[in-house]
Amino acid sequence: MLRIGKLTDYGVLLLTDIASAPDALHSVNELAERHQLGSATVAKVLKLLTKAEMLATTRGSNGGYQLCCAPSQIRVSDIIAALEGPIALTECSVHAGNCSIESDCGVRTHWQVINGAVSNALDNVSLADLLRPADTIVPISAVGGLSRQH
Amino acid sequence: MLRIGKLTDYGVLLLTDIASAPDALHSVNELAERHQLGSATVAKVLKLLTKAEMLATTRGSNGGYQLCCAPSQIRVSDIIAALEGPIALTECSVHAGNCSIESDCGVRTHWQVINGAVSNALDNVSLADLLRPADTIVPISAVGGLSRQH
DNA sequence: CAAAATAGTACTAAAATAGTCCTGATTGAC
DNA sequence: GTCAATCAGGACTATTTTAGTACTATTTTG
Repeated sequence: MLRIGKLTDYGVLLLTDIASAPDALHSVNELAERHQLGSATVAKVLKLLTKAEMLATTRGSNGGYQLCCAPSQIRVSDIIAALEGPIALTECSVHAGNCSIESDCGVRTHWQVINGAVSNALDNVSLADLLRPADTIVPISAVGGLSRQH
Repeated sequence: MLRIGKLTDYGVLLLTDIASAPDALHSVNELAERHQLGSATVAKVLKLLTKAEMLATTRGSNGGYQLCCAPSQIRVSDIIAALEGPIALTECSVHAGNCSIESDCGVRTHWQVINGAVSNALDNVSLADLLRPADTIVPISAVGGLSRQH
């Protein structure tokens, strides 16, 4: 189904929330309550995003999380990478070799191209895009996959 | 990791093989042996592709599988859809509603746009593209996600 | 020092995926 | 007409991945 995990969904949700009040510090409990999620789960997501340097933290009493930088600098592909590892459609596009059928697998290089097209698409959506009301953004028509060389 | 299942990987592999000898009938055992896969697994994949009308079958002795149509008419997105269900990055982009956090989920519509960009990218790669040697195809540079309306 | 936070890690439970098997139907060869 | 090869369909099991939870340590404020 080419799907994304729930944690990534939560991550996008939480980041958009944090971005909407950029000057405040947001604690795990505050966010968990507001979005009706388990606080342990929220904590997990925020820790991963922190390790990926998308969030800055302040520890101790009255501490919490803030965005590390401008929403336009946080790409959806980064969020996905932080919460699910590097974007790769198939195993062998990650680490060449180590694939039982590799010898006859001319398909592998093609998957890499497909993979590039998809991650390219995701590179071009930032958190800032997600903050705008939906009807102010449009999918660009020129999204494509491969073209032949002439 | 935004990944695709093994069955889809097998599916692409098998389809490219079948396409490379379009006039022959290919049996499960032949394909399983050539690619070192379990025959039951190969059978499963081919059955799914048949149900999706990408393969035509001839039953009985000396029977087997053939492509239903020209490789250029089989899109990678179709293969994925056949083997893993409809392409959708998040749950709620499939069936609106039915999401516990939906009330405050302005993110949902954005996921739909992202989703569209990705499936658009996959719509533009056909089996024919995968049959060409890798260096005759190039990723188009204009792949993108969202642009602002002016 | 006590309370409120995050940091790190390990564990458990649930869900999705992969793989196998069995039974039935169709066709060609002998 | 029977047998062997082949696909069709569904059910089942095992494995892997993901989600969710829990516990302990560290940091900071009052």
